[in-house]
Amino acid sequence: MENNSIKKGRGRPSKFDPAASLETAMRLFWAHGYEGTSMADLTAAMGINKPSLYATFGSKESLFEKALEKYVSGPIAFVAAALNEPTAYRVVEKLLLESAEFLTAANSPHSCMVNMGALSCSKESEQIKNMLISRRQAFETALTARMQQAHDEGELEAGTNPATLAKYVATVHQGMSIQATSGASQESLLEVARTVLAHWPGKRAN
Amino acid sequence: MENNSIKKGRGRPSKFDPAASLETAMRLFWAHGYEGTSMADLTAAMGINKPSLYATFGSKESLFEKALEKYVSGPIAFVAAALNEPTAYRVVEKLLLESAEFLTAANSPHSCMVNMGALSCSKESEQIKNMLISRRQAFETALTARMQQAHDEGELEAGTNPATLAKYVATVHQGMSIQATSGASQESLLEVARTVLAHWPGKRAN
DNA sequence: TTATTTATTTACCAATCGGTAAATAAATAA
DNA sequence: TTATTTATTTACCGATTGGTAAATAAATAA
Repeated sequence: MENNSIKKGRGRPSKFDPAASLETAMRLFWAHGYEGTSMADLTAAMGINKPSLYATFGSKESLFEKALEKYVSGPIAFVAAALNEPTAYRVVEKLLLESAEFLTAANSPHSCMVNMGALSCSKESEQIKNMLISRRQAFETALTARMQQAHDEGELEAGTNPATLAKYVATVHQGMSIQATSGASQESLLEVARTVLAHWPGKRAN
Repeated sequence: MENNSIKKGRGRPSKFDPAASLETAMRLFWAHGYEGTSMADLTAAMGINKPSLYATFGSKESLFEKALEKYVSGPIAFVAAALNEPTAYRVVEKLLLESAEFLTAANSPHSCMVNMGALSCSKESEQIKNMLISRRQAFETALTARMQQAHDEGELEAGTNPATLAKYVATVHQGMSIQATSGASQESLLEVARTVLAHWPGKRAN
């Protein structure tokens, strides 16, 4: 598609592509977080003026929300998809190995928008912070359910607590985000992931 | 000491205690990070005016630096101290169990200033971000050396890479900070720590 | 008492924050 | 051509950012 001329609207045509602008916003928020990215940064990167941005996306908060939605269903869609792997081991394998690659990919911020978008922030941004906390908790809840299922199917060693196992994996996953932001190499993060897998308390494959 | 009247100086006496103000700054930065804490927040919490703060601490950056120094040598002194434990297992045991308690202690921010002080921030604060990255890397380097020593002393299973093991532990440690900020309970973080210890690749005690 | 020293308070600085009113430009409908 | 619709640009809003100049208050030294 060249431009967003659907139905060749009535008034003056848009000069910019909202989808491309949202992509730009996603990458800026991804790299610098909510408070670390200003509306001026955003409009400058998009090549548009502030009124255009506000007319299309409403506010900084709603722009972040839409950028987050795009991020979750795009770059890190593999995270939710990992839950569909046939065994608990495979779930964690896919989650951690692909995360190691994702977090250190060339041409992408070495960061995770969900984990780092608003960790420590001013009181004014607590709503955004809580929104990201909810996202992380929702994933951990889903991961717990997946571990519970594996437990019920006899995949895990006796005495393994599914909720603890899920929180342990989520903790490593979040720690890997900090490692990537701090400059850790892809190979070193892959080795961290392999360390988790090497001590896996249950069946390895299926 | 009642006040900072050393040598009962010449001019008008100070109305505030710089040590107490630094404590206040440490706790605010600890809770809200570098960019999440404004100079106005700081002076309000200290009960003083901005010129007094600038006269005593120079700039926001240098105040953060001094607050960080106090934080490292005070609340989280146990982290460096853990390296002195007699075995690698004990080192990690102390590090992770005490961190779980520290990160969820009552009357303290459920956060870690070194890990979260400036994770994703604007370009203007990159110097602070890099300062914290250096702190984390210095600890990981020391932890690697400690694991190497344990390896040389035959404590670790054959095939265990000391650097990988140290990065794995550091990753879990950093992940626990995000968990705590997100509301994880003390018991759940202790269980994460115990999960790491339960799969420890080497001798358990000494 | 007077001068000097130091720390205070008050008032302000330019720059930036998120956000918007008003004017203008470019399209279609009549 | 003229009216209407929509998106643009320009210019601005009050609040806040980190930081400071100038005036004032409280102590000691002379």
